[in-house]
Amino acid sequence: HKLLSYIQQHGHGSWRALPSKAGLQRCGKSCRLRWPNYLRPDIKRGKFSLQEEQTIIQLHAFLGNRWSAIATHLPQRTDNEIKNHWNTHLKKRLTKMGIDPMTHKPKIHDVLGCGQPKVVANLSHMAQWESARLQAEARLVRESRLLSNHYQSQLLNTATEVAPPPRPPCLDVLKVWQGHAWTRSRNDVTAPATFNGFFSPNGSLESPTSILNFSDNMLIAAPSTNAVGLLHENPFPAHVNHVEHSSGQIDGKTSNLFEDWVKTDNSKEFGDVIQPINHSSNYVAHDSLGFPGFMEGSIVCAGGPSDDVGAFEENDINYWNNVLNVVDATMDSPVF
DNA sequence: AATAGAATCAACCGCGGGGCC
DNA sequence: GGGCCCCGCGGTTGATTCTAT
Repeated sequence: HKLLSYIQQHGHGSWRALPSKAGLQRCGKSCRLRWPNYLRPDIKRGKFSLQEEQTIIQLHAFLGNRWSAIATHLPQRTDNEIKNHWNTHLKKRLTKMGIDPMTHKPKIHDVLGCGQPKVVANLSHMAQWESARLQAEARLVRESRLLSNHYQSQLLNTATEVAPPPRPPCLDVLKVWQGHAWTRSRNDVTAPATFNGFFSPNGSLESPTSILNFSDNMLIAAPSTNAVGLLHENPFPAHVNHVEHSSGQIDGKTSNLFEDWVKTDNSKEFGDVIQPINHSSNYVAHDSLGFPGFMEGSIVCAGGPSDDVGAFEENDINYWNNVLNVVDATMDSPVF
């Protein structure tokens, strides 16, 4: 492919000038779109894992249709792919479960009193803040990616030793922002237990969707690796290990909505990702992004084994209660 | 086997933000 | 400050593939 080989050799440079340089008939905009969405070498194809879907749904609850921001946490997936998957799969599943995919509120929550306007407004308000911050982070990631690509092309072209790319600027500023935004809630002992999952085990102050809590050295340590790919390499390495393969049983301690899908009408669909379980392993995905427990509360607290419809609904309620609890707790933050 | 409808996904389009002059 | 250009994002479209009959 002309585009692929050209970008690998020269980098994309100016998208507008690329088609003529690469001898392509398409416009620059089309090339720009095709590269990150289809041709980029670190793109992961195929079905979404349970963890990936879970991440998408939870981030969507905070960010709405900010696909690029959501894609920041699924670095091997494109925003377009995530968007398509949401529209074709996840949206329908949530609807099928009686959950409004736009508000992420179970319809039954109105009955239970969890759908007050205040909560919705808070969710929206927080989403705006978080979205703005994530977009800023995404820009930094893009910058680091460009720097890394530039460095890679230099390696390819010169085959000589080149200084590693400089780290992205301004990370400290955002960290300070994060510190202000999250400190109070973190120290608030009255906050729901689920909220604790938003923070790293080592006590670092991280927002649930932050991508900035990686070691500063990581960018420098492996300059030949795409910075984003490095940062997000296998963010959820144990994403399927908690599912029992041979019997189809779910580990009762970690049952949740998504596993219910596996167990019910989606068992065939997810069959290829179900692998033998390691019962001693920790379910919670301590990913390299530093929000290891982001999904902890909503998953682990979602209830026990559920082989019947009633348990499913209970998990459903617990799941969304946890999401909303997290939001409410966050509203204690000075920022909000 | 043929067909219609549904599902999927790559690509397109328009808009808005940011940088530069 | 205003205009222009480039780029990225999100919504949408349409071609292709899959599934049910």
